[in-house]
Order: sequence, then C-alpha cells, then structure tokens
Amino acid sequence: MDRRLTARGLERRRQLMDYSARLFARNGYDPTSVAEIVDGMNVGKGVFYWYFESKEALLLEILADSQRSLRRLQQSYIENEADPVRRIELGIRATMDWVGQNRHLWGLFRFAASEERFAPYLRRGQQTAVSDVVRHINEAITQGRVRQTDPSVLAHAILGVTNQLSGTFLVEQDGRPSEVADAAVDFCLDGLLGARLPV
Amino acid sequence: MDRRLTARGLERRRQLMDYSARLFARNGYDPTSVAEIVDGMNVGKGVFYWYFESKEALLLEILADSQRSLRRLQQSYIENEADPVRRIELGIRATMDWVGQNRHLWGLFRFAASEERFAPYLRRGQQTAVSDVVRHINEAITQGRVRQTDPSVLAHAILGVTNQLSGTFLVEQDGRPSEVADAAVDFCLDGLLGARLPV
Amino acid sequence: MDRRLTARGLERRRQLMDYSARLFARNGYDPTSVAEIVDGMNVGKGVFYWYFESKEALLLEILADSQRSLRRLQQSYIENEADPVRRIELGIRATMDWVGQNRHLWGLFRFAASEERFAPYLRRGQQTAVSDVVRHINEAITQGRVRQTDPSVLAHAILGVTNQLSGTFLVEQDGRPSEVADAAVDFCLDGLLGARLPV
Amino acid sequence: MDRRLTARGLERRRQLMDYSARLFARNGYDPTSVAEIVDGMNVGKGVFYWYFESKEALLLEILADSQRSLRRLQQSYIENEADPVRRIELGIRATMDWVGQNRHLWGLFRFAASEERFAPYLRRGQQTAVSDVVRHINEAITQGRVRQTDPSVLAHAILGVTNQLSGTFLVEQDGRPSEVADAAVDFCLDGLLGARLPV
DNA sequence: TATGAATGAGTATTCATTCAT
DNA sequence: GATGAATGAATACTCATTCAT
Repeated sequence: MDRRLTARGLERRRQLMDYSARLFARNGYDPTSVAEIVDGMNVGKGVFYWYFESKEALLLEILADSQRSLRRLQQSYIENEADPVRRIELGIRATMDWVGQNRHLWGLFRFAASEERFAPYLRRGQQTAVSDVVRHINEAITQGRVRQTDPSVLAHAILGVTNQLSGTFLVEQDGRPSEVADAAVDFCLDGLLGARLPV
Repeated sequence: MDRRLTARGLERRRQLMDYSARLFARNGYDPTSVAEIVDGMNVGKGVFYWYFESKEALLLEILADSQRSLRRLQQSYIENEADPVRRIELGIRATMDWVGQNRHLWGLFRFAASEERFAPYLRRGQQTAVSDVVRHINEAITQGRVRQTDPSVLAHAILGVTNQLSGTFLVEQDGRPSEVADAAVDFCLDGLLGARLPV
Repeated sequence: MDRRLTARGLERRRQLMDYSARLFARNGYDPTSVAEIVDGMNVGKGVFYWYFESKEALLLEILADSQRSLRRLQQSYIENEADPVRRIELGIRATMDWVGQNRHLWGLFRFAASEERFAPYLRRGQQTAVSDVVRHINEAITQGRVRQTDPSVLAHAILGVTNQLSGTFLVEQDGRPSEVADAAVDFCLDGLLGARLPV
Repeated sequence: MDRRLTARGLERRRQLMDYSARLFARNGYDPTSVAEIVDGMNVGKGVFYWYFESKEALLLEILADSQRSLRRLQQSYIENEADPVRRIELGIRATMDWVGQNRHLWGLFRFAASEERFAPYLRRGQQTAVSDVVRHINEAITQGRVRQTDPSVLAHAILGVTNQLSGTFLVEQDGRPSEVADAAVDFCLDGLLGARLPV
C-alpha cells in the first residue's frame, strides 16, 4: 500500500469511501460485500484492493475521517468563546449540525461502537470529546456555576443526551439540527426540574 | 418449530441462549458461527436447529427475552409509587440494576440497534420505555413540577443519559449500579446548572 | 479439527488424500485447486474442509504418510540382516520397490523438497534416512571394508544415486525396480572403476 | 516481443532476471507475484511486460540462461583433456564450481524439474549432460578402464551423486566446491568399496 | 519507455443449513 | 433427540495481464 495516487486516483478513492459508507450504513458492515461495492460502482474487483488494503481498513479510514471532520467542526464553533458553559452549548450545536449533514454515518458509528474489533478505534475519539467537555466543566465549576460533581460523569451525560436526541430526532425523524440542539442544550443545562428565569 | 419440549429440553434451550448471547456479545453476531456455538457446548449441529429455527431467530429470542426481563424489573420497582418524578427515578435505578446484572448483553443491544435487520425488533421495546416515561412526565407537568416541554424529548434525553452512563461506568468501568444511578438521576433532574437545596 | 470420524468418514478422508496426491503429482501443487479436487470427486466443497484444515495441511499429511510407509518398508527389508554392506544394499532395494509402487508420489516429493515452505517437513525424513545409512557405513568402516571417509558424505552419495536412478528409470522410463536396484547397488559399491571379482 | 533493446534496456532486463531469480528461489515461483518483483525494483508494472512476455517466459529464460552458462563452464574445463575418465572428473568439478557461484539457482532448478509445465525445458539440458558423460564413458570402456555396463545408467548415477552432494554440502551447508568435488569424484570412481592405491 | 489504474477470472476458505442414520 | 457428514453459494482477497496517458 501507500500508493502514490494521481488526482484521478484520489478522486476514485474518495468515491469508494463515500459509496461504501452509504452501503455499510444502510445494510450493515458485515452483510455488505466487497462485490456489492464494486458492482455498484461499476468497476472491477481489483480497484477496491488497489485503494484499500482490506474491507476492514476501509471502514477504519471512514471512521477516522469522520471523527476528524466532526472534531474540526466543533473546534471551529468554539474558538474565541470565553464562557465555558457557552462552549459546551456550542459543542452540542456543532455536533447536531454535523450529524444533520452526515446522517448516513450515524448507524455506522453505532455499529463500530458495538463491536469489539472496531470499538477501540472509536474510543480514542470519544475520549477526546469527553476531555474537551471536561475541561469546560472544570472551568465552570471554578467559576461556581456548576455544582461540585465528577466532571467526567457530567461530560458523559451530555454526550448521552446529544447522541440519543440526534439519533432519534435528526436521523430517525429527520428533524432540524438547530431545534434538536435547543432541546439538548436545555436539558443538559437544567435537567427536568430546572427553571431558570428567562433572561 | 413450536416444539413440545421436555424439562430437559427447556434447560438445553436456555443454555444455548445464554452461551450464544455471551459469544455474540464478545465476538459479534455475524462473526460468531453456529459451529462455534455447538462446538463450545459439545453438541452436534442438529441440536441447534432442533431448538431454533435459525441463527437470526435465536438472536431475536435473546433480545425479546432481555427486553421482557428489563421491563418486568422496571415495573416491579415502580408499582405503588405515587410520585411521578420518583417513578422516573426508580425506572432509572431499575435499569441500572438490570444492566449491572446483564453486562454481557449490553454490546448485543448496541449491535442490534445499529443494524437495520434487527433494529425494528428493538424499536418496539424502546417505544414502550419512552411512553412509560412520557406518562410520568406528563403527570409531573400537570403538577407544575416540570416545565412545559415536549415530553417525548425529555424522555429520550433521560434514556440517553441512562444508556451512556450505564455503558461507560457499569459495563466498561465495572462500577456499582447504585452509584451510577445516583449520578444519572441527579443529572436528569437538575442538569448541569441545577442547584436544588439538599432536602 | 481433530474430528471424531466414523468408518465412512475415515474412508472418505483416505480417498481425498489419494485423489489429491495424484492431482498434485500430475499438475503441481499450486496449480491444483481445491475446486478441482472436490469436483473430481463429485462432492461439495465443504467436504474438503471437513476433513482437512487447509490445502497445505493436506499436502503435509500426504508427505508424512508417505515417508512413514517408505521407512516401514526399508526397515522390514533390513531387519535380521547382520552384514552392514548388505543392509545398505537392502535399503536401496526397498526404496526402489517403494518408488515402483508409488510412482505418482515421486514428483510430489521433488516439489516439496524444492519449496522453502515444505522442505523443512521433508528434511526430518531425509535426515533419518541419512543417519540410518551412516550407521551401517560406520560399522562397515570398523570392519575395514569401507575406506575411511566422512560417512555422511557417502550416505548422501548413495541417496543421490538412488534418487536419480529411480526418478529416471522407474518413474520416467517405467523400468523394473529390481533391475534398477541392481544398477544402483553396483554403482554404489564399486563406482565406475571398481572391478570386484565375481563371487 | 523480440524488442530491439538499447544498452540500458539490456541492463534493465538482466537486473529483472537476476532479481526475479532470487525471489523465485527464495519464495517459490508460484507464490512470487509480478507485483512483488516490480515493487522490489521500484518500477511500474509496464516495465515487466515490456521486457518479458509473461512470468512463465521469464522463468524459462532464466533456466535457459543458466543451463547455457553451466554447459559453457563444463566445456571450458574439459577442452584439451584427452583422458576420458579425467574428463568426467573435470565435468564434476566444473559443475560444483558453477553451483558454488549460483547457489540461489539451485532451488529454482529443483522446482522446475518437479513441475510438468517446466520439466520439459530442463529435460533437453539434462539429456545433453547425460550424453556428454556417456561419450566419455564409452571411450573409457573401449580403453578397458570401466566395466561393461549400460553407460547411460552410469552417467545418471554420476549426475545423481553430483546433484545430491552439491545440494547438501554446497547449498545447504555452504561448503567449498573443490572439497565437495573431491568427495564426489572419489565416490563416482570407486564407490563404497573401491580402494585404489594412492598414486 | 514507463506509470498508475483497471480488469475479472480465479483462489482458498467459511458457514448457515440440511440430511441420513 | 442427537450425531457426523454433506451441501454449495458466498466471501474476502490475489494476481497475471492490459491499457490510457
């Protein structure tokens, strides 16, 4: 591997990744055969193995790629924001927007997270996300705006809310990211019982 | 199918389900072969097909079984509790206790939820859970204790928190159900910013 | 693997080994596909893998089997013979007789000997053969009937003669084992120039 | 094919043959892919097919080349030698020297000899070698120095000894050609029992 | 001359399922 | 009820060869 690819080659590669990701997401990774992929793209079987070492390597690249792009979006939303609570909120909004534009990858992530052979590769991205949030929470605690609790628990709770609401209302029910984000932010900040006065 | 099974037969059947569930959870459903299952149990292949119509049917039964037992536990925790907020809390605690005792099924549920061919069977259980919670929330709203919001969004958020925290702190980090439940309940009721006075 | 085989199973296994050996010998190991083997036997592809772990494992078993049977024949010829030179002669005759009855295995052995991946498995048998002969030679040297020379060199030379003559005159030219053996024995004992008086 | 090659082209061609021969010898002909060859030489795939019609044609050329060079060496050793027995001896010495300098080709010859698709191409060279030796033997018989026996049998026996000793002691054990040649010559001339008086 | 891209038949192997005993 | 044997379509992957540039 480690081929020197021409511009045309790079494009092919990207097409393969996109198309595969869609098939994986729709039919599942294991049930999707390499034959299906190359047939669907009207290319020979060798093309696949010219660009990827294996079906597994392809999935891993799709996942890594996606995690990178999500993280980039989150950081672009957050930069220059001083208020830690607001940073958390913006992170949630970035995530919702990203999911909104990559709905088809949702199932793929769930699958990868559920299988021992792929979960490890997701774990790193997950940990990065958690520690990002933990940093904001710690700052907020210092400022006395969040009660003293294990920040990593809070971070995971926020992730749980974001995941669940995006899965249900964006992917399944095709909702609008900004509205789902509103709901997620509200819940994360105030819980069920919270009743902040309107500003 | 629909065999009249002797007591010994029923026992066999149960053993097969338990053992398969463990293999599925550890190595994934697709990668686990029927041969592995029957070899591991030291029986012939015929045995498997005597008790189950197919590998897929087996997984479905495992899932249905698990969902039933989880629901039963939740209801036993809740019955006779008049306070709707308290019922939500008890539901969370029941879930955590169940996960604590069925850790190995966790990954199986995630997998099934991620694949189009199995997700539908989970959807029903999920919907039941959601509408249970929605009922409590509506009651709480009527009592003026929860702000006016789409209750199904709140219900999903609660499920998200419960899922994420149980996955991370019970299954991955092998924590104690009651403590994880405490954290989940706190977050769900008060969010990040809430600061109820201790009772 | 390590199956419990019924009598019928054992027979199938043997048939597969015989048939494969013939195909390997005729067309070469690599060029012979598992498909060819099972098609030629009119069985499903699974049958092959029910009895053998892999194509490679099958070849190894064929080789081990053959080496065992050759050695057994050699020992049966030699036992009870006191004269070491005569024992060498009988070893040569045993080998020729064995080759005469297993002509089809000849090419298989040459192939295996020529490939790094199989040669090691042959080496052991080859070494056994050499040390057998070395033992006889040492005895003959002690008796003053063979000149002082590195016995392992002599042993290899004898093997070389036996191999070459059996390959050329038994396998290629379909000659009679006893006559080829006569020639091999003569050459090994007297070389080109030797001129023992007829006894 | 049959290209008009520039000097640089001829050099490329030679490099390809050398490199391929080494790979074939080390890993086997079938298991070595054209991709491996061109990758290892850092050239594109087209280069290979520019210089050779096919992988098979390449092997055949390597073999033909080698046989030619061996024969040339043998003839250069023998020319001007009047004594037929001495000519046989010099032929053996030439062979050992050649093998000593082309150790890596040894396995390749064994492989080619073992496969029906290549053996025919070797057969011709083998026959040439045999009839060379047969000519010397016949002369020696005429002179009464070798007993009346089928000369082709004797020739094959000599080849067998030479092959086996060179394979074992030159290629496997990395010995010195002149010493191995001494041993081969001794055995061929006198066999096990011969005891010529030292000259 | 040379390259990267593409082809597609072919390979070993797996596996859910069925069947004769 | 249970077993070992058998099926055969399907799978991931390879590779000699060709081609457009």
